[in-house]
Amino acid sequence: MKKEIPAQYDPSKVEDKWYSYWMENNYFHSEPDDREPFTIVIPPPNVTGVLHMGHMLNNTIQDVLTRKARMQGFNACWVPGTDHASIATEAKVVRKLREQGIKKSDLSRNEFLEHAWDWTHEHGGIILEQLKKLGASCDWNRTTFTMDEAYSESVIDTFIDLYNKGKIYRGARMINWDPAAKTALSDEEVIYKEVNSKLYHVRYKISDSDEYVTIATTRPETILGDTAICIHPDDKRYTHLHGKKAIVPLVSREVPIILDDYVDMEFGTGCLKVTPAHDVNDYEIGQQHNLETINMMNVDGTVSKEGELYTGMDRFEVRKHIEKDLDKAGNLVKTQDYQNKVGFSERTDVVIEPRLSLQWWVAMKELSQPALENVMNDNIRFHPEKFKNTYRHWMENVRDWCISRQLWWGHRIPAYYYGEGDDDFVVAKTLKEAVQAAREKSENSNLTENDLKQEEDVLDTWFSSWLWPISVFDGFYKKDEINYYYPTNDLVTAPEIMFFWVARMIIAGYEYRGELPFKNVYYTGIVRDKQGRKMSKSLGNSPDPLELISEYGADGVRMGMLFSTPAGNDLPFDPAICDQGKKFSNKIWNAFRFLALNMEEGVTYKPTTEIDSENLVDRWMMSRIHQTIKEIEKDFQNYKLNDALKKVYSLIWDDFCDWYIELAKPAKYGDKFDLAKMNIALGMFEQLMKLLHPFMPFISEEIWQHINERSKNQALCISNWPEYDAEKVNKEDVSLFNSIQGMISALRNIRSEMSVSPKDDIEVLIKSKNADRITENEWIIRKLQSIKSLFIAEDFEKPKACASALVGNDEIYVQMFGLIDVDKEIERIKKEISRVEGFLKGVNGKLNNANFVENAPEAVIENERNKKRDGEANLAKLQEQLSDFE
RNA sequence: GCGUCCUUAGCUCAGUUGGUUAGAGCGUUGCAUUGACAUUGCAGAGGCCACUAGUUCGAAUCUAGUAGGACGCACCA
Repeated sequence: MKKEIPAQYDPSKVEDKWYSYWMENNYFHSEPDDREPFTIVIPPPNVTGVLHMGHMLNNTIQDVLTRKARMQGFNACWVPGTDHASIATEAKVVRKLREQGIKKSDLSRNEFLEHAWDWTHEHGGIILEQLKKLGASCDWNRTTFTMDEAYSESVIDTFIDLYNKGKIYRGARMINWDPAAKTALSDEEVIYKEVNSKLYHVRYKISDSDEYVTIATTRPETILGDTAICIHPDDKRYTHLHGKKAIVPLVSREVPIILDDYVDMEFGTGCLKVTPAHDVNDYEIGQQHNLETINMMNVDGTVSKEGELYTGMDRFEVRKHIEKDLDKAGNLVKTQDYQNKVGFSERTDVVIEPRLSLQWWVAMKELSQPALENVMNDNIRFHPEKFKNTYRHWMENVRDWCISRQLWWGHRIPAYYYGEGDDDFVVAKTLKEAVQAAREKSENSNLTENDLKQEEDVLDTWFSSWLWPISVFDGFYKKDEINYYYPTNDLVTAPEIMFFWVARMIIAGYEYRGELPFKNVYYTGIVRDKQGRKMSKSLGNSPDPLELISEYGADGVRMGMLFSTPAGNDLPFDPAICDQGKKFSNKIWNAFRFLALNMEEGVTYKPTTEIDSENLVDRWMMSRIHQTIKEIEKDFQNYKLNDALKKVYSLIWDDFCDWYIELAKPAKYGDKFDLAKMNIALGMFEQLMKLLHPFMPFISEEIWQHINERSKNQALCISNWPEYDAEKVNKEDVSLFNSIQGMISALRNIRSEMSVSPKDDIEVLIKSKNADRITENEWIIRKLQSIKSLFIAEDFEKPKACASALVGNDEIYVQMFGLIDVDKEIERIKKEISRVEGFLKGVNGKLNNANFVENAPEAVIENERNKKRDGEANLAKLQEQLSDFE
């Protein structure tokens, strides 16, 4: 590495190299040992999914936490894996088969599953390979899939266990039906969206009368399933209809007019049509009034035989037709535009239909008690805390969980039917056990395996994911690993799946481990585009993560994302923010390049943290490093990773590059770099790379390896995290250096305003109470400014007609050999005077206020007095300076 | 409808228990630069802290209300 070190950092040449190196050395693998564990389980992405920006953000955060913990000496274990994602994957497979001209209905269950497994093997895990590009330091030996054999066994055993405990039951209820996937959904899988629809006013003839009643509906097709008209018992307008009957239009069915105070007299006409089979509320009314239930819709959303008309036609087609037909028949009074909320399937995005159906349920009330309590009392901490409210609200009103899905891809429910009755089934792990149980339950000892039919339904995906923190360690069957790694430390996930997943993992954790599954939950925000829209495939507004990585480097993308995402806040993502990360990488690279170019062939360098105690700059830089270590530890504890990164960024760019390296440069260009100085600079650099590593693992490893090529050899990713040492922080040094920085800044300012070139030598006078210490360090000023003469003293008579500045209580004067622009200087001083006057006005206002002086704490008053004293002193100095020019 | 949270510079956000004339990054403007880095350096401009009323000696910060926004829950056909 001599002069050929390029001035541009090229991540593509570096990142794959180090990732392979880490993998070859097995640095990410964890086995239980006597260290304290630090465990994170990945939110398993859909096995056939593709990496999107949400994953990028989420996994970057997990990697930062894992890498830092690993360096801190914890036995870090980040478990990766994928989810079989029952409905989403099945939908994809069905679509793909359809493209090949194969209908799902033409296949047997096993044939279909073969296709699904083929698809899984083909596409499964692509997403995990993509995570490696990002730098994710997962323990890949532990990669788990929710349909792995052992995992599946734990799902089935859990089902059986909960069934035996009476927590799982089978029952007929109104459920959310997805006509595209042809399956039931849980309440959480329904998304309500505001849509523009129509309100149809339809009149029903009263039997044996010429009168009509008018109802309003948004779903006129359900008229086919009407079995009553309902009015409020107290509604004076309809008293005369009590006990009468009405005729359902088109199908001409006579239905009763019933009374129920469920009806809102204010809404519409105050008349409600009742369709017990296709609406949650109507179902309840139907139950109370013993109404007939007409199931007028097939599983695919077409009208069934029972609908009598439009049989086989799709529900939305029917809506169009029935509008015309009602109009023709004289039953359509009017239609009006209407906005209402309609439920859509979370996965297939089709309008769900409420449907009466026999499904499997988990009774949630009791199970969720410990999960509620332990979040509310902060045993499990949510970051940000505001999500506790949302969580509590859901948990306090938790409803039973519909866990059966009419799909094939997933864990098949271990229930076996031996008869036609709703109760003629047993739950058992194997067919053999089922036979035994069925014989006992049916008291029919002649039953054989051939008489039993296994439940066709599979389990909701989340019924397997809720065991994730336990089952990835095979925790139901082997205790050594689970007892070591569980409870895990942090869970990083999106608030969207708080109910689907987080809440249920907590429930399962208390039910099966008797304790919390994780100590902290970090909720990330939603990644949005510049216009604030959620990034999604359908909108096509999501950049391809891999392209981003190839453009900016994984480090650049990681930094860009982390830089602008406080916990729980949405991330309005503009790829341009990754450019900042790329620039930062290049800045770091060039800082290293500068040192490297000054390192000599054949010399052995030994990076050290033993600084030159005589050198203020060394002491200051070391203080800054340790101040930062302390500060970012606090940020990490509060999960404010962006704040931590910003501090490291500023430490490297502002403190190290702009000041430390500038001051470490040899006196003259071309001079040799002092060996001891180089070793200290490299030692500082090492510390910085350690602090940077969790955020930007590749470039930090690259530089670390370059530095250590000349000395020891150990990977940065498993080196030790710098420990905060209060003795390394010298506040006096920091403050002295800060005031020297202020003086240099003031001189730059004067040059800038007076248009004096940085190369022109200037004559500088500094008046300071700290003159001794500044004099000791005057080389700093001389190094960063072109100085003709420098005079520093506690007091002196100020020279006439020169540019001046105040730095704290110190005064700086610059003699400018007539270069000085008098008008500009006067203007500058006047501006400064008016600023100080305004400042003093505020301070005096307070001090002259008797109420303030009587009520405010002494420290606050004292502070104001100091401000007044300093302000007045400064004002006097400024006025003196001004008087020189007038 | 109920609940929770939010509103600070052009953009994205900090701002501890109320106590400097409210900060940062990006962007923007000006100047500079053969020397690690134009992927750079230096400097400047830019704010009625959404609005209104209170509490207080003192409010970006506390209280109430108004407006706008986000999320969660429940929904009237």
